[in-house]
Amino acid sequence: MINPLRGMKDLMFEDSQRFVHIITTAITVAKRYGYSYIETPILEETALFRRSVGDSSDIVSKEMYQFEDKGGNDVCMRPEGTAGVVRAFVSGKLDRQPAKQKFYYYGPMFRYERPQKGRLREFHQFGCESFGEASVYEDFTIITMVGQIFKALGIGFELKINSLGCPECMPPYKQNLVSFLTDISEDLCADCNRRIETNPIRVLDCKNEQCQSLLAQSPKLIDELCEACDTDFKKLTSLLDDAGIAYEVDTNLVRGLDYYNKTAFEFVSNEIGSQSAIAGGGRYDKLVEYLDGKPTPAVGFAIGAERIMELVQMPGREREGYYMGAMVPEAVEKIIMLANRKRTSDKVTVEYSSKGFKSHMKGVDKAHARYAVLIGEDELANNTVWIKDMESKEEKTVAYTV
RNA sequence: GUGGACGUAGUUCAGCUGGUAGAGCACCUGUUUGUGGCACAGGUUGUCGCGGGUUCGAGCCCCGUCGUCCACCCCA
Repeated sequence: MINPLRGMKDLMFEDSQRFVHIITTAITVAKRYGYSYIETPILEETALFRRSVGDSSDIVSKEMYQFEDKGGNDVCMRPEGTAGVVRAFVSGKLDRQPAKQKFYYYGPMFRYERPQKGRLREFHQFGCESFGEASVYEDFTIITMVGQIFKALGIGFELKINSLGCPECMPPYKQNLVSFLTDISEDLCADCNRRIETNPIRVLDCKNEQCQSLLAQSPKLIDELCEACDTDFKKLTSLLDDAGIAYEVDTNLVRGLDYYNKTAFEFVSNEIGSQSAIAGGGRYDKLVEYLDGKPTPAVGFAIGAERIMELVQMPGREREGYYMGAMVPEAVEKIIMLANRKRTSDKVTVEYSSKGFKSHMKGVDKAHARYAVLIGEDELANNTVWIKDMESKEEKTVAYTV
């Protein structure tokens, strides 16, 4: 027996229904905000992710499904969605046009990690990317949208926000941080010491308790933002306050991908194990440029479908459509013809084998059909069908017209 | 990549100190040759993850391997 690869899953029945419900709900909300669908390839040049997600991230340095294709190209399966959308934005020369663009996407992403709860090697994200809008109003709007999607899905969450600054205020802050960290490096864990070199900002969200207690004294970017970033961040918080959206400023919130600046946010749930982030996003004003486009501000987010699968409250399932069956073999083909005709407008479950009344009724329940339609001896003789509405319990026998 | 737990029927699991494999649920049939969800009765299903070893004998012990889950790392 051949099973799916490690960290990859088949989705069916209840699970696939939940999945579809998540995606369709998110699409409905995104459309209300003016987003249109974009589909980009799963396979991209490896360079795309090196330049966008960043070499220093674990995603790129050790988690990519990377290989050489038959044409000798260095390619990899996308580990996240933003890079591809931005690439498409630039490839399509949309950066040369003044129009603002808003795209939503969903689909599989691939990271070669050790699977655990809420973390698969092939997982699915729904995301949105808004291009050309520099206003912090857009940051606020996009956070609101994510909140609405979760609300529509019946999922509770906490919102964490932070500002990552910009090329003006981040570098000097990073210097301050590095010198602070260097002073206390002896007491920091091995990982943090490595991060001081590779990506000092990441030290901030180290989970080691000792590190965290030492970091309480660390300089906070929030206190060292340049005027523009500071104004925007204060605006964002006041907008959230006015909208009645609860949030927590988490100065240690650092997005794992290199391309973020200014607003960073994360939606977390405490109901799903240690992988608590259910959505994440923020502003990435420099990424279009990094990928050879004209400077274009942008904001976006992604929701992890698998992370919220168990949290979603599914709408109650109501009886729907018809179940059709025959109780004498000669009536089977009549049933099939009837069903084909009815299927032009309704959901129909057909039982091909002739069987007893009782087992048909069980079939009706199993199919969760609203109406039972049966042909037995009498009906066959009279060219009629017997119909029962399973909810109202009403029954009738009606003429079957050819 | 590191650490821990676990792989027995479709599923959830039981199986004592090694002695020829069991329960609930599900499924099928019947009670009821035309009124479903309930009840009752009966029935089907296993290379006990895979490979090797110890033993007269292994689901149980040992080694390896694959897989699952959880945690770390990282992230949605």
